[in-house]
Amino acid sequence: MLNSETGLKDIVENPKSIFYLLNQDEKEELQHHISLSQYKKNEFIFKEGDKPNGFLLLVEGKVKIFKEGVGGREQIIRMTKPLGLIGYRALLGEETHNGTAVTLEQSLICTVSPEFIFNRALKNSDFSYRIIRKLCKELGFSNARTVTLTQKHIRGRLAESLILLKDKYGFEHDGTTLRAFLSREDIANLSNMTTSNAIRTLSTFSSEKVIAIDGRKIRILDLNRLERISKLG
Amino acid sequence: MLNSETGLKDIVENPKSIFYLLNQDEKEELQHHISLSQYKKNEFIFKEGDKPNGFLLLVEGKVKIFKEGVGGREQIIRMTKPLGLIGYRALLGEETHNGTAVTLEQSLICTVSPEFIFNRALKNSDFSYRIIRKLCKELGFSNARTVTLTQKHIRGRLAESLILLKDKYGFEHDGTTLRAFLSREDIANLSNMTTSNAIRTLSTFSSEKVIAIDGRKIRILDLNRLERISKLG
DNA sequence: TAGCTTTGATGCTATAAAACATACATCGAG
DNA sequence: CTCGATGTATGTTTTATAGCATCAAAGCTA
Repeated sequence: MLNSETGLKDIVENPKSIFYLLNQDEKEELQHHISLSQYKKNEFIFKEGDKPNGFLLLVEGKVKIFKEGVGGREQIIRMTKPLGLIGYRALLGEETHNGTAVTLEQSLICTVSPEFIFNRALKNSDFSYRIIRKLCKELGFSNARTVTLTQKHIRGRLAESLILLKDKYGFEHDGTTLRAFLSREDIANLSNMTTSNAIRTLSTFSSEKVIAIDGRKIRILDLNRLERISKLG
Repeated sequence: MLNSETGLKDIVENPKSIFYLLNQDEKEELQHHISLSQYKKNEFIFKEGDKPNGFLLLVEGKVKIFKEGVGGREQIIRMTKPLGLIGYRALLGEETHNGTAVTLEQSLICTVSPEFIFNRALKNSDFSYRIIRKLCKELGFSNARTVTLTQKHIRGRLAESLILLKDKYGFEHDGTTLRAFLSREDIANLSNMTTSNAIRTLSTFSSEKVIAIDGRKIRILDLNRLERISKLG
């Protein structure tokens, strides 16, 4: 069971939370518009085409968002960590979800009612502007990703994905082990390649001592080298 | 010389303009914060890495925004038509430009001062929300594009690009000729392929009577077929 | 524990698309 | 008009990577 007490506090008290800069009144009202839900590993939160039914904030856990492409091949377009938003693009843009969200591990998700978001939060220009900045950053990321995923070669794409995982989830206490334990298939779907090629290329990196593999544990041994591989394409 | 009179009116009077829903006061103040500039064909508006110096609205003309990837290969990530915004992501996200903007034909661009945008426009929650919706739509587009550009085959990618040009710029009076005259290189850069392959595949489409080519004029003869090619990958 | 399913590893083959080469057409500058 | 530059066209070669097949290991379930 995940700890919902500390999580709930974080939603309004942690500066990294989108709700941090609501005023006291708004924060109090927010409490009446949220609900929490537990998700097990590999559970669907929403699917491509669904109508969004709330503003979702990940309190604990990890979530991947992917789109299905040609022949059902999935491309992971985003990964979320605690205090990150899920599916807000569809809600705010008044569209249906254009990706599917699935938990990568047991997760706790806070749902805020659309009414609160539209009628109160968005009337607060600090909140609105924070949303705008968030969207701008994500759009920049998405554009950059379009280019790298289309232009880099397999090694470059995989290296970039590993760096991305490092930046998003950081390392374990040892300072080298990625704090994310994805299946080879997920790594492949993140990097726009087949599972075979993800496995193969991870092995190559390992034999080149750039990383070390122990099942799903990946240790980054030579970050500089990895960054060079990523830049090179 | 482009007509700046009608263009300037459109900025506040055309419902499609982002400034349409400013109130009367704001619209008047806006007038003191804008300037117009003419650009010739193939002129740079800003480059990747530049600091944004205003909120740009295309009044007349066409503009492409591209990112440089591996080995200088460019990927066009966006095309703009009149009343569209240029480079607003960087300004609002307080980042540097992550793409380069170049005119495809003689263009007229309206620059709004950042002060007006930040101190007045964004205080208007209708305006903010319109920006949010715009960003959401563009992010959805970018995510979708990431998947199609990585997964579809050449034919599918080119077909998609042609449909994209049709949706954005429409047809000439004959109802079939695309109202956009790009070089083969630009078409290639839009579709993530080499120029040779763009030329080759356009020829194939032409011999299949899906399109007709006359220099840079492209006529879409069989839109259904083109859509099928695009969907199929 | 045995049997089944899923995941990971690796070799081989097929193929889409890049890279390269060459030629022709068009266009603007001198 | 001529010349070089640029854009378009098309054939050939090379290569990266998908696709497939097989096998081993690990994880589940009965």
